[in-house]
Amino acid sequence: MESIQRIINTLLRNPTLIKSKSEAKQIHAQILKSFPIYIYTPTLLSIYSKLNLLPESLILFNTTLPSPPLLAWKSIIKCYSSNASFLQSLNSFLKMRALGIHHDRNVFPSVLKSCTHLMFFKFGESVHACVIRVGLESDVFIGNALLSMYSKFALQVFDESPKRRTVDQNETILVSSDTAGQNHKKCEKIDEIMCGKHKMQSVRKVFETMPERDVVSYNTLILGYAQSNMYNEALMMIKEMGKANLKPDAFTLSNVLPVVAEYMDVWKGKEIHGYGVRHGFHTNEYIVSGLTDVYANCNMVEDSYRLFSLLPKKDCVSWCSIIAACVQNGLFDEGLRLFREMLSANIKPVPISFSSIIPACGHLTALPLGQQLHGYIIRSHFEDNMYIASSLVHMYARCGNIKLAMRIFDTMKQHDLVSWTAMIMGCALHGHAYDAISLFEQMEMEEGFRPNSVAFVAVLTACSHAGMVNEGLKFFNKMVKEYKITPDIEHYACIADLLGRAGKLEEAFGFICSMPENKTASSVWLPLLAACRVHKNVELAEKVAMHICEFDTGANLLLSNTYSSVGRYKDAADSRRRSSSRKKPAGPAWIKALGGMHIYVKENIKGPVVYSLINNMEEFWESSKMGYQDRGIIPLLYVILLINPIHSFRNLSSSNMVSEH
DNA sequence: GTAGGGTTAG
Repeated sequence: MESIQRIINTLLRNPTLIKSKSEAKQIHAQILKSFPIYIYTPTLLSIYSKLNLLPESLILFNTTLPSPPLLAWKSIIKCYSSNASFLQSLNSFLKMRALGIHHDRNVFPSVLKSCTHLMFFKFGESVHACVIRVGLESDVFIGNALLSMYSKFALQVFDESPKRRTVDQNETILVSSDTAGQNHKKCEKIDEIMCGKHKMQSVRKVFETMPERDVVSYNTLILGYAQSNMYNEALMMIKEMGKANLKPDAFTLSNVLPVVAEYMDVWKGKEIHGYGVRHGFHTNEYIVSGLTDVYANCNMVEDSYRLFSLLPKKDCVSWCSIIAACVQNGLFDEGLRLFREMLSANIKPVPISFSSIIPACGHLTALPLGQQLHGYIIRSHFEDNMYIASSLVHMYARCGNIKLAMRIFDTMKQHDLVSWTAMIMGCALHGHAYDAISLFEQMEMEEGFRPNSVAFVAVLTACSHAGMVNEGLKFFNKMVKEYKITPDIEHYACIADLLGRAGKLEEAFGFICSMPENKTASSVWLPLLAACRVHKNVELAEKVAMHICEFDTGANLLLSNTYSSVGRYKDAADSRRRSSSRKKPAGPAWIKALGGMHIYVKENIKGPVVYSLINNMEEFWESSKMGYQDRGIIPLLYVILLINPIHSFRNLSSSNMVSEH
């Protein structure tokens, strides 16, 4: 008996020796068997709490009622906060204080963490004040928790939507004063970015006043800088770490990687990659998914894939990262293949998995596949997710089902700039220019969103499709003058297209010539060349083609068509020859045709090649899994390929061909 | 006490 007691006492004095739930339960059982439980309850509770076992901790905590000792309170507050029950954690903290129990240093990090996650600004500040009052501000754990809290608060301001900030109702209940509204009004006047950066400076001050700093302190500040997009400051902190004789760890690297990706700094990415390999971090899922993003953003998706494939243990985020990397780089079928592979690997898709893969269906106009995924989304109860809903709006609009796109948009609980833009673009693509413009105005005037560059592409597209010259120019001017957005190639292309379609060819030419030279890509000149063909203006077409030929081979084809339209067949043949000599293979296409069959077509230098011909998606998945390709060409399809030159064949894959008939 | 991935672009 005595020896058991000795063992138990040793274990209870060193609770870190107990590493698993079953060990904790074993010692609990031994105590129940041999000793009066109440003596050991708080210690046992602290063991369960360290293992983050909330239900077990709660049962024990309730046995300590009505007067739990400090150790019990500390444990339950920590356990609530580690299990994301932040409100309960703060509630317990308040109850503990109300009972006059004197807190110690260990309770504050959990409480501050809860304030951080709940975005309880006032409450967090008052806890900070309490920390100072009891003289614990030099504690490094508490200091780190404060750094984390203020960084997140700075981010909240930084991230704030231009219109309104949602303050958790609960904070008003707990803190009963609402200055958030006033703060918000102030922030509206200041540039959001400056506001976030300004807040980060005060986080830096907290950091500087800390008498002792460890790796976590640096990591936390680096994360704050990274999330506020303060790239240089984040990198500087890594250098400062070195000066303080602290070595960057896996957290440091993965904290800084998102902003490296954002700035597309491939060299810094490689440097970090190298450091990671040298220090054995190259199999860390966090770092690998960060690096995946860096390479994907720098158009080096092959490198992303290599990293991913070398990862011994691939978690849900690793899969999401590589799928998103493919889709964002236009490798839609590869993204779909990986999505399917992920399912085969028994990784359950989470909301982000769907919002990453749905755009691929949109771009491929693969409606049946998109519908299957939509079904999966509904079965998983993810349909309320804003990212997913926006991608569905885009997918259905691109696949020709504007009504369903609209219905999804209308049933969304809340909209953001992206969902509005997806809907506006959907209407624009379907020629519903008035709807698009009225949605844009509703978004801007009634909902108070500040349109960005993409939103203007959408509304300008609507105007150009409907030939609404004045409205288009009005929006363009508004973008430049009112919103101070520097026009991009897409905006110029819309205006050039708009003027061209309206027959104002010379005006369009003048407009493009007045653009900054680095923006005059072929995408701006091509619509004008197409307009020259429609309006049979050969002289201008020749002038325009001169500007394009270095950029693009499609230009010669358009020029050739212009010559044909006025009967100059020899010139037409010449330019067509020039175009065919420069032809590049295009990307693959999905086509639904011929009685509901799906055809997967890829072009090579000789022309289109049919890779698979299938009756349903399941069959396609099967065939792609087995890796056999080149399944032969059925005669009818062959005829289609023969009578359609490659460029028209590509047009077949657009929405009208794929939508449900 | 600290970390990750996502939606819109004629």
